[in-house]
Amino acid sequence: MTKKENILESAIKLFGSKGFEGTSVRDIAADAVVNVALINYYFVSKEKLFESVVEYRASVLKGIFSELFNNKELTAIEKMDIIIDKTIERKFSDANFHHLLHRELSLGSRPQCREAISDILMRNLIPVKKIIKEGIKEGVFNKVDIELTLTTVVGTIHYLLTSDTMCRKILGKKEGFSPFQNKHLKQRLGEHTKKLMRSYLLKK
Amino acid sequence: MTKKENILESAIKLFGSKGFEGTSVRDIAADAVVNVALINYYFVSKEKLFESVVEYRASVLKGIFSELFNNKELTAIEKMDIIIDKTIERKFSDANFHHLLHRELSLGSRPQCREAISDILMRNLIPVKKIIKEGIKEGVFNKVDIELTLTTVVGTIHYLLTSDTMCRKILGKKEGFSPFQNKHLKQRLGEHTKKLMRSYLLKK
DNA sequence: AAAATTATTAAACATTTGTTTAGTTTTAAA
DNA sequence: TTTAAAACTAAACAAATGTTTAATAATTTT
Repeated sequence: MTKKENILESAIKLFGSKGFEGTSVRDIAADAVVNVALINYYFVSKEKLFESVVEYRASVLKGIFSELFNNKELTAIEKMDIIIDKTIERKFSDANFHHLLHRELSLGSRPQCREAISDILMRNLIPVKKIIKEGIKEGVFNKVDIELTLTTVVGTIHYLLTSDTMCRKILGKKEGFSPFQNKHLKQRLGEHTKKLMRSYLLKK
Repeated sequence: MTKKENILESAIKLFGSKGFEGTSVRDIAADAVVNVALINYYFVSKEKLFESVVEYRASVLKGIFSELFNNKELTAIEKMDIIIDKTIERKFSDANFHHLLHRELSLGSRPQCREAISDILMRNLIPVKKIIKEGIKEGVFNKVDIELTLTTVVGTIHYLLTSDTMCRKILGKKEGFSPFQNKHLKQRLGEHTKKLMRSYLLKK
């Protein structure tokens, strides 16, 4: 890893856990084991570093569902299952970055950054929207509120993983329970969400 | 309103929209039109002010569902309807404060504050949990995953209202659309969530 | 090998930060 | 009306902030 990449990784880690304003460039420099001035040398400013961080990681999140939409061998509900599994997988493996995105989204500052982030998140929601719409058109899905149904899917997954503390309290677990490392929770969340969607989308 | 209350109101407003670290005590003093030193005079420190803010508003959020649980005249699903309506009502009328709570929850800093916040949020979730559990015991609800079902309810509502920008994008609305002022959206969200819960909870 | 470009650094910069001090004004009690 | 407490203030404090400078080291190009 180059020093530039070290800075980006440390920035994700710290912005994710302490927030943008809660993280100083010196914190990042210390974590990445580089000189403070190097951050401005490579990224111009703290704010531009943040944008670079989002861009850097956003490419990984890019279009994992777009190919799914064109797949003709899977039924609509099977596609939903895959979407749910992948969404959960992504949240569990990259929780810090998702916290960062949603926290920034809920802030009134840096509007152009909010715009960029919501675009990134929407890239994954648009194919889901299309899949539900297609399911309805084909007659296999009920005529649900499409936009709010996808909100339910991603909202359920997101809310449970807002924080370790909250997750533990919701589930009634002890201090030692670590949601993000817990495979059983991942499966439980998947089962719930899939069952919920089958019950709501599929005609009886 | 006393100056002390002015400070609290300005603090909620600014902490809510710009975050804890993103708001300076001078910002708050300016907004409340008081001298900066008065904040430390009344609240000792910025951090204690934050705790006071949470405490101050938390009392309003207190136990609106606890009496509902003991109500014998309503069916389980009617109780769910009320919970959904009240949850939506609360989020719409006090979005800023909810942003503040959830943002702080997703941060790694101030663990004792996270603990307090998750306790506040749980106060409203525990009766919901009990209501679902009772519905199952009575045989009118399916044997669902109780904890994750309540996560779905609150997660759906919460996710849609993460930010104006994101909400507009999800719903495919134009720039002028203001989610938090929109009565129609409130009703639409209520209808969706209630239908979803009926479909998932009630036996066919 | 010399020159030129890129990477890296320590130190200093001006602001902004939360907080304190020491004093003044206002209010309430005696 | 004097006294004591509470409310309020301007100014100063040290520490931390993001950023720049000016110099040096390393690498690449010629």
